Amino acid sequence: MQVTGGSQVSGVEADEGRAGRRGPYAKSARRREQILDTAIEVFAERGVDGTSLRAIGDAVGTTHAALRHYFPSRDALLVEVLRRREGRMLEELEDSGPFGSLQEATKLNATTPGIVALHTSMLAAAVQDSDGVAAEYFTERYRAARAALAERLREGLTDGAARSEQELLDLAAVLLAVSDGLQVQWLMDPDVDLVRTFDLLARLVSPSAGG
Amino acid sequence: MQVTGGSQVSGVEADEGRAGRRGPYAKSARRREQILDTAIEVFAERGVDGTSLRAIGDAVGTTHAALRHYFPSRDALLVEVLRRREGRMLEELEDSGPFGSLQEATKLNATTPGIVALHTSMLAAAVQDSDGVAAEYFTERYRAARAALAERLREGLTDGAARSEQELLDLAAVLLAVSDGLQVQWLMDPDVDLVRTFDLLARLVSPSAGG
DNA sequence: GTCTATACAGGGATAGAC
DNA sequence: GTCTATCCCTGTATAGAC
Repeated sequence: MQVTGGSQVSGVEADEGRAGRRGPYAKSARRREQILDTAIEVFAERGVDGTSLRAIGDAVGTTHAALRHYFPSRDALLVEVLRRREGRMLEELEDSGPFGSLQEATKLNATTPGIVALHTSMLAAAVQDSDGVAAEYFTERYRAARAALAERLREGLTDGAARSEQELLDLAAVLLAVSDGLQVQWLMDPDVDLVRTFDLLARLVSPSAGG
Repeated sequence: MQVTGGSQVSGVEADEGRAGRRGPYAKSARRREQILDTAIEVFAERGVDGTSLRAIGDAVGTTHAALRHYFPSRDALLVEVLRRREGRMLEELEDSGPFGSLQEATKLNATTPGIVALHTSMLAAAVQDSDGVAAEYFTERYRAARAALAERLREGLTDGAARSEQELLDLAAVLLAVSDGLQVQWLMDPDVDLVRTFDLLARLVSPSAGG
């Protein structure tokens, strides 16, 4: 899944913020953007495994060592791609209820398998090294996404059934898990239908009004 | 998640079957078993990333190249570890309804983060290379698991509500997705409670009797 | 500050000797 | 069938030129 509600400003995003300004960091920030854009292209063409620092460096027209002046590690660079993509996705998605937007986001991701591959790959990195950048990113993202989703569920589920704050959070965790999991299952087997299955889930949660 | 119902016999398992026999392949099969056992130990100690072919080779007392006479690739070896683990898990889990057993399996996995890491890592490999051994394994496993779970759901959900075969399959996909996803979220944030959340899900699916 | 050149340790895969 | 020696690739790190 690629939906979150938090809009934390990390050090990195603060750098990006300088891109529009004048001053000593403007050029650097622009270069950073260029590297990220190129990385996205490279790994859309050659897959996650094919996106080595050397491959990105070649595409940008520089060396792999130069990249490390902008990103401390390969994981940091790829996580930044993910973070960026997530931001863009948020803009495209307008509120249509918690289920609708999650469903849309899931569908959108599914049409770009490269992103799902990157997501899964970084998730694996996060699980393996709980201190790394990837773990930091996902931990924060899941937490923010659960909170935001729970909030929208509280507003969206107006069928009268009283739900505790804990239940809403748990439900949010379930929805995120389903979004992640279904994308992968769908990639492996097209018989898994994202829309249909999300609809089923929506009906389970809110028997009267789905959405 | 680590539950399936299918018990397909791959070429590899056929080899394992020879382990107990006499004949030219007996020694080879025993060696295979030894390698797998050692691999499990190594990666329990050193994590997925630390489990290189060289590390396994050292632990076994041979070279990394020698391992390739028993497994065509590192992924193939690790997938075999996963397959093995899954089989053992099936033995430990007795039928306690679809929700109960999934919940138990999920909890069991969560107590051994190494397996979850391996699972996630191989899943990433599967998504990145749809022709590789990992993809083959997960595709078949998900398919079998959905079918088996749907079957148990049909028997377990006796609340009178009529459910189509498609709905049962979709529900199974949801449960597997939740199992996978919650494990990861729990690793990232212990506030996510596997048992509590599964209970919530069980109540949603079957409002009267949770299974 | 930005970058090139280079070195390093480690990875998986492979060819060919026994 | 078994295993040694080797190949090419990876991410990371450092030194020093502009």
